[in-house]
Amino acid sequence: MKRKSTKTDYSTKLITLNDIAAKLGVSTITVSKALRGHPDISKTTAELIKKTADELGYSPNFMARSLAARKSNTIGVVLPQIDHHFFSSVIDHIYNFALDHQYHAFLTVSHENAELQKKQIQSLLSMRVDGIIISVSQDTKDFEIFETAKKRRVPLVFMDRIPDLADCNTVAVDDKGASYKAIEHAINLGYRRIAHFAGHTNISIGRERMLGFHKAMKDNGLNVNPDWVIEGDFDEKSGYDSFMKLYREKNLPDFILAVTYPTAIGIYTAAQEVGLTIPDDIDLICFGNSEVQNFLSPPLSCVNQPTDQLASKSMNLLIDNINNIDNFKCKKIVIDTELILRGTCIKYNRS
Amino acid sequence: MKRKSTKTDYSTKLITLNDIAAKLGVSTITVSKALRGHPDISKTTAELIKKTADELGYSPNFMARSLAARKSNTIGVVLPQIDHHFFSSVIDHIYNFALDHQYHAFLTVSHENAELQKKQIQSLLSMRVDGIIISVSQDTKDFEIFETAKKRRVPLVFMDRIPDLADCNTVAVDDKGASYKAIEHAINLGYRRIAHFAGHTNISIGRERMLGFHKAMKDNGLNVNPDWVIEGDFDEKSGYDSFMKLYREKNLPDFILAVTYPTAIGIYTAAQEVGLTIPDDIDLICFGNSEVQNFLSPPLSCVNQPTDQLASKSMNLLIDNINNIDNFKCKKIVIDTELILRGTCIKYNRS
DNA sequence: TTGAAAGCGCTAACAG
DNA sequence: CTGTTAGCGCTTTCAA
Repeated sequence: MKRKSTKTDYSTKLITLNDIAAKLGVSTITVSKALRGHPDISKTTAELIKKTADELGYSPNFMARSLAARKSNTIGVVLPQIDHHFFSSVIDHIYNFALDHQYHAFLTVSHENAELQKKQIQSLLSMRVDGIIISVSQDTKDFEIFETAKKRRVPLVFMDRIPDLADCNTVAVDDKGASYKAIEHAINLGYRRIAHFAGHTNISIGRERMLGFHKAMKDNGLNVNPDWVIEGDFDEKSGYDSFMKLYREKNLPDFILAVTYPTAIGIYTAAQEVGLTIPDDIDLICFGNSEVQNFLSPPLSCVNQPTDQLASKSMNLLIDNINNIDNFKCKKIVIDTELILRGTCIKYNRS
Repeated sequence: MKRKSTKTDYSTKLITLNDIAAKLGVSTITVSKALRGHPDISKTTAELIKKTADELGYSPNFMARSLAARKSNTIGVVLPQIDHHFFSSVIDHIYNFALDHQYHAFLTVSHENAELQKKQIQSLLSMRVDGIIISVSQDTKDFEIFETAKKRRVPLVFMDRIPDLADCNTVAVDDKGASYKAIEHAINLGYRRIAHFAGHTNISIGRERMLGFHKAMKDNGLNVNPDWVIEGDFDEKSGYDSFMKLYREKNLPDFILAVTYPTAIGIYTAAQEVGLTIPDDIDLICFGNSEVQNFLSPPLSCVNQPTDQLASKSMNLLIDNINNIDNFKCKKIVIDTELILRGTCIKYNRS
């Protein structure tokens, strides 16, 4: 009586559990359990049911399943950009990880816009994602939405770009240490006149990289020339402009630590334009690894940020938190980096 | 009697339409309608309901909504890669478009693996996406899953990489014409010894680009040297290897049409390695535009593939099909391309 | 081992 | 303008 019993048209109709159940003369629940491999059901029945489901072209309704189970097995990912090697590589690894762990991942791109980011998080909450991995947009100032998620018992993991927020899960590269390592390496090669083309220091990575730079200089008894520390965006133009500024002022350093790979590209271009050779006239290293660096001339050395680890550790942490939602203690995971040396930052250019 | 009437705990509980309705002493439907801006509801009631919903921190349950409405307002996107400028740029535009049109977009990356691609499409069907945009993986041979989607009344749009399938929606760049245009330009500059470092011709873009190359040569009375037409992957290594092969054979052409931007990068690297100068010793142009090309030396000219148009036209077509599911006539949309000339392919290198 | 009852949160269709 | 009825397709108790 309750079940709709119009005649069944298998041609275009979507097959449901009921259809299978009806055809086999068993109950919906039996089918549901069989298809999910629930131990309740006998081998033979289960086999039969699976076979029939296949034949009928059954495809479980994710919406209905999530609604009933009160779990979507979906995580949300919020990134500031996607058309950028670092982030596209991270999301790639997240997808892979999710696939291996029967999760879906729903990606959202905030375009460095906190307003949009907020809407997207709301959207993800509406979709009842089980948790969220987020790399915050540059201009994030209001943390309320993060609190909201927490209140709704949707765990968050902040990845790479971390807001100043107590009591949250974070996974990030040891940016400060990496900066330190790179500068120390340069100093060991013999460089003294060292610059840092930095990013904005109001976001964690910019700040940390800056701190590591200063510490390495200080620890090695070198003074920082303030003209040589230039804050900018994280892009090509910024690297180009900073270089040109110093060139015009006839105040070029011997070595530059570039805050990102695009910044370094900008430096390459500028150097080429004014007829200076890398690494002989001016040497550099940057943050962030990408295939293309091998094909620059000379191949660009860098501080590797292992995107695979960022992805997998974030996912593990998040899933861990999802599965222990009640008394979970936040974790801060720091990932070690290493230098990848290619054609720059391998010898002293004044020897 | 039907409604659960345990006492309400607003602290962590997720607010539902019922909670709002109960609090206000109206029915669930009234709230539902009010929140969706349905014209049925009076201004005053609607205002009150919206206000209350806000106060309670109501967030609509997307799953329940989709289930009941039998429409998810979500489209699926299947791409072969994401860590690649072309695709990340396309998806970026798709996200933007979706946002502007109250759609969600669910991205899936097949990693050029047809098996995985099939699973992902099944997954998307399970999620009851309203339609799918797909750029097929290189090794796609079995089209059955596409038929399945169609049978389930989930419209498909094939973008950029098109399978040999009758009666389907497609959106693609005019690859053949673009090839033709590029070669013709080179010929007009004065080049005669022209090579094509091609991709696999079993996928549409590889094939079309190859066809355009041959046609342009023929139309201009030039013979194609078979040694100079090399099929390979679409990546750096392929460009590098092809170049080196010809170099070793002392059989280098004057001009190369590279099937992708990474292929061109491989050529740059190889040329540099053997001490040949671009564009003076050997000149080239490639398919695909990317910011980085401005920063190569010399800046690399290309055939632009407008990712924004690919995205928006695909979305428009798909949404159009979704809204007219019953008697929709498939469309084939071709997007015109133009050359972006920078530091290569702008003068004859033997003059 | 199987199934009946109940409901996840929401909406379409109709009635008042 | 508002509400009633009836589900969307599935799963979790709990009873048989």
